[in-house]
Amino acid sequence: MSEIRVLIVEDEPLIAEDIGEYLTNNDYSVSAIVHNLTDAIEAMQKEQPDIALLDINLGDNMDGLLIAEEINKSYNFPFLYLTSYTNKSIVDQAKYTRPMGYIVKPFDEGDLYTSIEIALYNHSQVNKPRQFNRDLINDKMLNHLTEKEFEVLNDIYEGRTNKQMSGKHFVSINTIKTHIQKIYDKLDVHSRSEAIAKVRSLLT
Amino acid sequence: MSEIRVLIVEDEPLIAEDIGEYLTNNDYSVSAIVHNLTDAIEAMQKEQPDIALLDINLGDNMDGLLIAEEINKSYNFPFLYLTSYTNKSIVDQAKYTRPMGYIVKPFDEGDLYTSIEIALYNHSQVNKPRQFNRDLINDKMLNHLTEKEFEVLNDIYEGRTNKQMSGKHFVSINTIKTHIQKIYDKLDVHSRSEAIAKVRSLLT
DNA sequence: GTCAATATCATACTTACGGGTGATATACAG
DNA sequence: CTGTATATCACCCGTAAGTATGATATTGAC
Repeated sequence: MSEIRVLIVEDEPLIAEDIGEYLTNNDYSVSAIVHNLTDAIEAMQKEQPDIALLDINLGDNMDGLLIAEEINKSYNFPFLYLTSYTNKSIVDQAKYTRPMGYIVKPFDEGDLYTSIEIALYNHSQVNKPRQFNRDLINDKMLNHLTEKEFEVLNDIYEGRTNKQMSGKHFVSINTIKTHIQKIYDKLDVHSRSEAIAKVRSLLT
Repeated sequence: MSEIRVLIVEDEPLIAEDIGEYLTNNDYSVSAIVHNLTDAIEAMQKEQPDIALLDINLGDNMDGLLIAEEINKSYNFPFLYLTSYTNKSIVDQAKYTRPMGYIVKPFDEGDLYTSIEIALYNHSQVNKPRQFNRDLINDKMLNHLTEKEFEVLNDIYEGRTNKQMSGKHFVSINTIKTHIQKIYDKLDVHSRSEAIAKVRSLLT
C-alpha cells in the first residue's frame, strides 16, 4: 500500500480510465482524472498529488505543456508526459518543462510502472538537500578532518557562533577555537565565510 | 550536428548495432558499443560519453547495475536502462542507481529519442549550480534587497572580508558596514555565517 | 612502552565584525 | 517641491573571531 496519489490528465476518457484501472491494480491511488487544463489546475490545487501523468495534447491545443509550467511554478511534484508525439519540435518544447519522463503511446503497464517509480525516486533524491557528508569532503582533501572537526565545521556552516557550539558540545569555547584553527589550516582559509565557500566548492 | 556522444552497452550485438545505426541517423555520435562490464568501464574511462544506454542484463548477470554504480561514483553523465525486465524487484534495484530513464523493450526510435533528449536536458539542469539570483531571494522576503546590498551579500557569500569588498567596490569600509547592517536587518540575522545559511535556505 | 593522533583547555594578543547614531548627497515619485 | 529610498561616509564601542603558543589526557598502532 504505497498509496502514491497520481493525477491523470488525459482527454480521451477511455484511455484515462484504462490508466486509472492499471494504477489502482498496482498499489497506486488515483488522485483525480481530468480532461482539460482548467480541471487540472483545480485538481492540483485541491489535492496535491505525488505525481502527474500529462497528455500533452488536450483537445486541440497542447495544454499539457501549460499544466507542466504551472506545476513547475507553484508545486513540487514530478510529472510524466504521455503522448504519441515524438517529433523534434514537440519533444524540444516538452523537455524545457523538465518532465521526469516521456512515455510514447502506445505504451504498456511496464512502461508506466517503471517510469513512475523512477520519476518518484529521482525526484525525491533531487529535492533532497545536498547533505553535508564527511567522506564527501575528506575525499577531496589531503589533510582529513576528524570527526569533531567535521561537527564544528558543520556548525559553522549552519551559522552558529563559537559560544553556541561550546554549549552544544559541552566543551570550552577555547576548545572550539582550537578545532576551528585546525579546520582553517586544513581548508587553507582564514574566516568562517571563507570556510563555508570552500565547503560549497568541495561539495559541488 | 549535436554530436552527443552515446555509449551503448548491450550484450546482443544485433540490437546494439541497430541502436547505433539509429543514433547516427539522428545526429548522435556513438562513443562506443560494448558488450560487457569490463569493456564498459574501459570505454567510459577512455572517452567519457555524454550519455550511456545500459542493458541491465549482460550475459548471465545484471552487470548493467554495476556499470551504473561506477558512473555514479566516478563520472557525471546521465544514463538510461534498456531492458525487458519490468518486475518490481529489478525496477527497485535499478531505480536506486538513479537512471534518468528506463526504456522497456521492445522500444522504438521515438522512445529512444525522447528519453535521451529529456535525460540530457534534465541532467544539465540538475547539475547546473544554483545561481545566486537577486529576484529569487527578494521574492521570498518582505524587505527587498537593493542592488548594492545584493552585491555585498554575494561577496559575503563568496567569503570576502569587508576590506576586500571596500577595495573591490571603491567605497569606504564604513559604507560596506552600513550595507551589511541593512542586509542583516532585512534577513533578520546577526553574522556573516548566519546570513549565508539564510540565503542557502531561501535558495532551496 | 612509546609514538602519533586526537581532544581537551588555557592565556594572551590582534583584528575583524557587529551595532548604534548621525550626517550628506542624489534621484525619483507623487 | 517635498518626502522616501538609496548610497555614501564617519566615529565609537564592545564583542566575537582569528592567531600563537603551550599544556594535559586518552587512545590505538607498531
